[in-house]
Amino acid sequence: VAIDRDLVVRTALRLLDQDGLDRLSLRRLAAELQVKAPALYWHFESKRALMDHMADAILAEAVPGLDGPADPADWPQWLARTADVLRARLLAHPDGAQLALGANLHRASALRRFVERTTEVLHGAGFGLADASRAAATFLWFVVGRTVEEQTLPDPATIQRGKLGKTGSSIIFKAMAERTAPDDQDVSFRFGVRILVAGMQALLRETDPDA
Amino acid sequence: VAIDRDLVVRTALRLLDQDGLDRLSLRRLAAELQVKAPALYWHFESKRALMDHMADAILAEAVPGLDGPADPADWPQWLARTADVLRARLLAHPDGAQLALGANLHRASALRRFVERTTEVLHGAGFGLADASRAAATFLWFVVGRTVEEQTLPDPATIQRGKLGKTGSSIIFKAMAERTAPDDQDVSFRFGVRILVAGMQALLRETDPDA
DNA sequence: ACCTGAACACCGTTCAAGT
DNA sequence: ACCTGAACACCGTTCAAGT
Repeated sequence: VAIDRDLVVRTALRLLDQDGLDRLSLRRLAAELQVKAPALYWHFESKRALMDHMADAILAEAVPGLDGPADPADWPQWLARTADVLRARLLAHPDGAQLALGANLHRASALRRFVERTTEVLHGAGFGLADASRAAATFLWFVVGRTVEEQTLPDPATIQRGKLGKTGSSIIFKAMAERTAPDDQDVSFRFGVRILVAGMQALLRETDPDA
Repeated sequence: VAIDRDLVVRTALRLLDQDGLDRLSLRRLAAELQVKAPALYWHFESKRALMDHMADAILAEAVPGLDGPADPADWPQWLARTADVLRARLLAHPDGAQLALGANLHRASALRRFVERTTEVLHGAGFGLADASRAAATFLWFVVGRTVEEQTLPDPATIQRGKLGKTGSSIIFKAMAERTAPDDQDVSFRFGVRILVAGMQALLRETDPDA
C-alpha cells in the first residue's frame, strides 16, 4: 500500500471535511494512511507544504474555467463571476478559505493562477501593471478574507442573541436586525464585490476618461 | 507579586514584541510572570481570550481619536485617515494584524469601536443601516487583512529573487519589477483604500444622485 | 526509495488540592 | 481569591536505522 502525494492530499481533504482544520494533525493523517507520522516528511517538507497542496487541490478544478473575458471591456462581469467561483470553491470544504489564506503562492499554483489572471484582466482593463497587481491583490484578498470570516462565523442564529446580545445598544445590533435574510452572506459578499468593482471603474475613469 | 489581567496582557505584548506570535505560549508567558501556566486560567478563560485582550490593548490607544468627521460629507477623508491609523497600530507589534484578525469583537472592544464608528459614519454618508454595516465590514476587513499580508510577507528583498524567481515568466514577476519603491507597501495599501472609497462613492451616487 | 522507532522539545487545558 | 502539582491528550519535526 504505497502512498504518494496525491493520496496524502486526498486523504487530508477527507479528514478536513470530517473534522475541520484544527483537528487535522500529521499524526492523525498518518494513522488514516496506515503509516507513521515521519513518513509524511518523505512526501512533504512540512505541514505547511501539505496544506498548500490541499489549497491547490481545492482550487484546481476552478482553474480551467479561468480564461479572461472575451471582450476586455467586460472585465467587471468577469470579476464578479470569478469572485463567486472562488468563493464557492473555498466554501466547498470546511476552513477552505483559511487554508488558502495562509498558502504560499509558489506551492499553491492554482491560487497563483487566480492572481495572475486577475492581474492580466485588470491590466487589459486599463490599469498599469503595478496598479493592476495591487488591485488584483486587493480583490482576491477580499474574496478569500471575506470567506474566512463567513466560514469562521459562530453560526447563523447564535450571533443575534449570543454574542451581540451584550452589545445590544450598539449600531451593530441595529444593523444586524436588518440583515436577517437567510442569504445575507451572499448578499453581503456581492455588495463587497460591487464596491470593489465600482471603485476600480472610478479610478480608471480618473486617469483614462474615455474608458 | 500578585498578577492581574493587565499585567498579564502587558507581559504578553512584551513577549510578542520579542519573539512573535507563534512563540507565545501560555507556559512561556507564565514563566515570565513567575507563575505556573494554569494560573493564567484564573484570569482568562482561554488563550484566545487572552489574545483578544492583547488585540484590544493594541488598538485601545487609537480609540479616543475615533470621533467621526465634523461634517458627515467628509466621510471619505475620515475613512482614509482611519485606515491609516488602524494599520499603524497593527504594525506597531509583530503579528498585530493576525491578532486582530481572529479577535472576537465582543472581547476586543476597541476593534468593535472601529466597526461601530465606521458603520455610523457610512450610515451618515447615506447608506442604509444594513449596507453601512456591510461596507464597514468590507472596509475594516480590508485594512486588517491587507496588514496581515504585509506583516506576514517573507521580507522585502527575498520576494523578488527567492520565491518569484521560479514564477519569472508570469505577469506577477513583471508587475513586481514595477513595484520596487521602498514605500510600495504604503502606496499599495492606500491604493486599496482608494478603490474602496471610490466604490462606496459610486454606489451612493447610484441610489442617491444628489450626494 | 520509502518508511519506522525513538526521541526532542514542546503545546492548551482540566481539576483536585493547597494557601 | 489566587495559585500549584500532576496529569491528560496531544503537537511538529529530526534523524539514525531498517527494508
